[in-house]
Amino acid sequence: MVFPRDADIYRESSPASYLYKVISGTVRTLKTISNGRRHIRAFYLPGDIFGVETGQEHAFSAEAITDAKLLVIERKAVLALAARDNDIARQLWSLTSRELKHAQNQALLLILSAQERVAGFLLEMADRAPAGDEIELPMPRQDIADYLGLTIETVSRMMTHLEKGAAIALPTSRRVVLRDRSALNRTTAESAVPLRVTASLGR
Amino acid sequence: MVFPRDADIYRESSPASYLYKVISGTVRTLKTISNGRRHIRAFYLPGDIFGVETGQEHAFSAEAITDAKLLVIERKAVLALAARDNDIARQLWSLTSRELKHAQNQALLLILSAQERVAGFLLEMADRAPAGDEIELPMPRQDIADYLGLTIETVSRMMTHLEKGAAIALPTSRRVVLRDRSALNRTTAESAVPLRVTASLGR
DNA sequence: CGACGCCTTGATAAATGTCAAACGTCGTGG
DNA sequence: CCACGACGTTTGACATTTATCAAGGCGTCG
Repeated sequence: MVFPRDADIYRESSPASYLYKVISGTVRTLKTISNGRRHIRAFYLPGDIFGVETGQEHAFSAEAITDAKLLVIERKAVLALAARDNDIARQLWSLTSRELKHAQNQALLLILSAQERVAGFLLEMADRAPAGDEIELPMPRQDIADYLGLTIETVSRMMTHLEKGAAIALPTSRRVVLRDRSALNRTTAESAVPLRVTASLGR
Repeated sequence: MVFPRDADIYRESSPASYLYKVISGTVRTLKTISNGRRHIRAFYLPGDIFGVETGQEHAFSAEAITDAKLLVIERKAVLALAARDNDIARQLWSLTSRELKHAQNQALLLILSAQERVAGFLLEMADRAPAGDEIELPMPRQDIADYLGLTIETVSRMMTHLEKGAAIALPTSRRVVLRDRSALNRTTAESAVPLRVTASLGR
């Protein structure tokens, strides 16, 4: 199935009838909070599977960030298969485990400082992207902000900040080159002091 | 097995050899970040099972918050059972699903304001506690702070604030009575404005 | 009674959000 | 082909929230 940019794939609390595999494009899953705030749970890139739920209903919505081609499988059929085939069952379990790992990692990011969150996000995207140190961000800043629990302005400032600190380069706003992974890792793990110093010296 | 207050049950990146069920007491699972910061992932109360991992090693540590009596089961034995018995396998999957739901909920809490996080935490604890509207918090403020990604002072202030807004009562620092669940829910979902107004009028 | 641990409160600093404006890029129409 | 407009992004000034540092209160256990 093909979804155009910004199209709904499914909505929060609709019945979870299908599993989806991304063939091309990017998908976001999210929850909408009362005041129009959004919480983005995850981004799915080509090869990723999403739509695995803990209950009968979707706990969040899914939307296409770019035009996306998806492989759609009936959930019921997969569950029926799993009931007979242990191996399928184990694969389903492993999908849930992957989601769990991701959710735990997101929670970990969310207790860090703004700069640490952005650095962590870039490292995460780099690990998933094909090329080594150059990544193409398929999502707008607003999506990154809602994923990290920050505002779009703060995300933008931290990007600039990391660039000034020589940890990354930004050929365009959507393209990021990791220039110094250890600096990013340091940023993620420790306090922001080291990069700060570099940045202010560079001014 | 019995663990005294503050004892280690297992450490981060040790082999995950056992599953644990809480008989009595409370357990916390956590990760230590570089600067001595802690990230608490979850609290386990009597009846809860923990130690289910996504890999071969524990991704975080477990510690007894109070003296705790635990039922310990060899992981290998359970996995062997699961390989033959579909029902056991499904129960393991469902444990992972529960962890997933919890991690997603924690991530959701972490993007909210300090007051919303504390209100959400109290509602979560109330749902899990036996009695209806009165809860006994088994953990110190520091643990709540590390769970919510806040400082101990901010947690304390928000408690006081909720008390002044008549959403809760605090007979002692560890005992919380939910006086107005809808106010807490409103706090969690919407902006903090309504309670603010009440609180400042009450001064 | 005194000491200790935990919690609360206050004053101030730092980080992040908000509001506003400018910038750049890209696609469209003249 | 160039100009314009729309959109996403960056930057700046300022407001608000939360952290930090410091002190005081409270309860518990010796």
